[in-house]
Amino acid sequence: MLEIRIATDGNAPIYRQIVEHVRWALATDGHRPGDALPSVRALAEQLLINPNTVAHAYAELVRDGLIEARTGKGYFVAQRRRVYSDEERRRRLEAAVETFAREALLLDFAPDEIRGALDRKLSHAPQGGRVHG
Amino acid sequence: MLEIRIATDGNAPIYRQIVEHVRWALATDGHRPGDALPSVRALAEQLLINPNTVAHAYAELVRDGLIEARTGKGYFVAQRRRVYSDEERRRRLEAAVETFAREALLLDFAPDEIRGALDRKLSHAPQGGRVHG
Amino acid sequence: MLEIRIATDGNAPIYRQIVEHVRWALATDGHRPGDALPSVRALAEQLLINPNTVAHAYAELVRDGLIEARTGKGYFVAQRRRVYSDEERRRRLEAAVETFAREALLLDFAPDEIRGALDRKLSHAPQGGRVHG
Amino acid sequence: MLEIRIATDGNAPIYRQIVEHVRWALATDGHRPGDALPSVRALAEQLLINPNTVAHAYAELVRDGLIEARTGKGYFVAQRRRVYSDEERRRRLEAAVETFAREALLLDFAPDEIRGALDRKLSHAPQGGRVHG
DNA sequence: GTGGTCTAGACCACT
DNA sequence: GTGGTCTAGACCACC
Repeated sequence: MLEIRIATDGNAPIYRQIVEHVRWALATDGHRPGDALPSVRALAEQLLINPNTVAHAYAELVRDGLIEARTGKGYFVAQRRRVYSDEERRRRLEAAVETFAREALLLDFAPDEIRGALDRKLSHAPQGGRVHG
Repeated sequence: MLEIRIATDGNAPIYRQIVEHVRWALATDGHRPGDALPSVRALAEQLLINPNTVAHAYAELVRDGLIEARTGKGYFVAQRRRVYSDEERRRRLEAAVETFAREALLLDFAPDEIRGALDRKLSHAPQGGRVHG
Repeated sequence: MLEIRIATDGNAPIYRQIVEHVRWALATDGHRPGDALPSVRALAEQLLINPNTVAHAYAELVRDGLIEARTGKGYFVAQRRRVYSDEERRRRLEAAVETFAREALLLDFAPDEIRGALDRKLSHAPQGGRVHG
Repeated sequence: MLEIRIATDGNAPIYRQIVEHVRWALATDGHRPGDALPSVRALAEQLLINPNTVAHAYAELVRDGLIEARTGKGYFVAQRRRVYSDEERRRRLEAAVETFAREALLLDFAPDEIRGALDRKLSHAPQGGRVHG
């Protein structure tokens, strides 16, 4: 069900990557309230990480109301779930692009080089999202 | 001279905020090599933080070649020079674009939307001029 | 694993001594990328110093690209790479040779004696291999 | 009498530069016990530095027995002065060359490049000492 | 006054 | 357990 790839090289916390992947899956794929998520132990084994890390991610999703825990049974897609509003998505994109552009400019790259780096990255993005063109 | 405001709400470390503020100021404002920065203690008082935190930030700026320390005198704007190798700059750009693209894709933006956001940001940014022609 | 001895008598800062020891160890001993270093707390206990001092030293090694930090796991030997630009390396060599030559000349050694001392030292030094061919 | 050039760019403390210059001058030039040194104020004006710095340097020379202070009159070359023994000179040269070689090798320079840098420095050494050839 | 180093101890995020 | 950040306060060298 969940296709998650963990990048251990970057600085992105593993638990955050899980949270974002689940959040994205729930927003785009055909999941219905009540559908089961992989168990903490199963996902941990699949990703070769510590179960605590998965539990941490699930706890955050529960707190945000996207999934529910049923003790002894597992985690399930929540009845009334909220995802990012369009406004929130815009806000987050703005913050991310600001951070990126500033860093790249301070590294003394020209705008065209910066655009090129982004193009290369987007052209073979592994996330399976929409592709350019 | 330096107008720095610290945001205590976000999770950005204080010392990082100082670093970014100074980098930004040096890139955009009319600072010349030899100009003095506020002393560690003075800036700490102004920002109501511990002098160690300011020292930490200044140390990072020294390492990146942007400012110089003269013991007993203070910190001063350094001659502009390129400290990092082209490989290292590429590596850092790659890391930054990876972080940005991942965040944007997880927010479910299409590649063209992402490029558009970057273009808008770059068109407003200060050029700053290359260190070497 | 790391045999570090701290000299409390001289005026060399403790954290610098750690930095130099680790650099030396990485250059001469058979350490491979991915190998773990002693944890900050462990090394601090071993050397009977404050963990902050070890952290300071490790942070400098991270900046120079010799080791990497993985939060929650520890510090590890990084892939060997060249972080600084050729200009920066030249600048640092110039600064070092300036300091050395000044000291030697003030000690009233003749140029040939100074060259001889350097030759003797270099003939005993480990080669270490270039990062790039 | 004293030809001193202060380098404010490097990390060498000014007072140390004065100490070494005087020490060297006393060892090599034709100074006799009882000869007067420039007054603290005069030397400070000549070198464009703070009188405290000169006083600091003179104090160290007094402590080491090379010069004497006569209150209200000034500083004078001491009656029975000691300079560095040959053994001490050797020891200091060894320490300096060790520091230099290590730094240069860690910067990934080849031995020939290191020797070349030293040669260039020695060939136009401004200290007026013996010249190569 | 300035910067540089070190200690002690706290709290946080991550695994 | 790990590293990351911050505070408080000390002592030093230098100007």
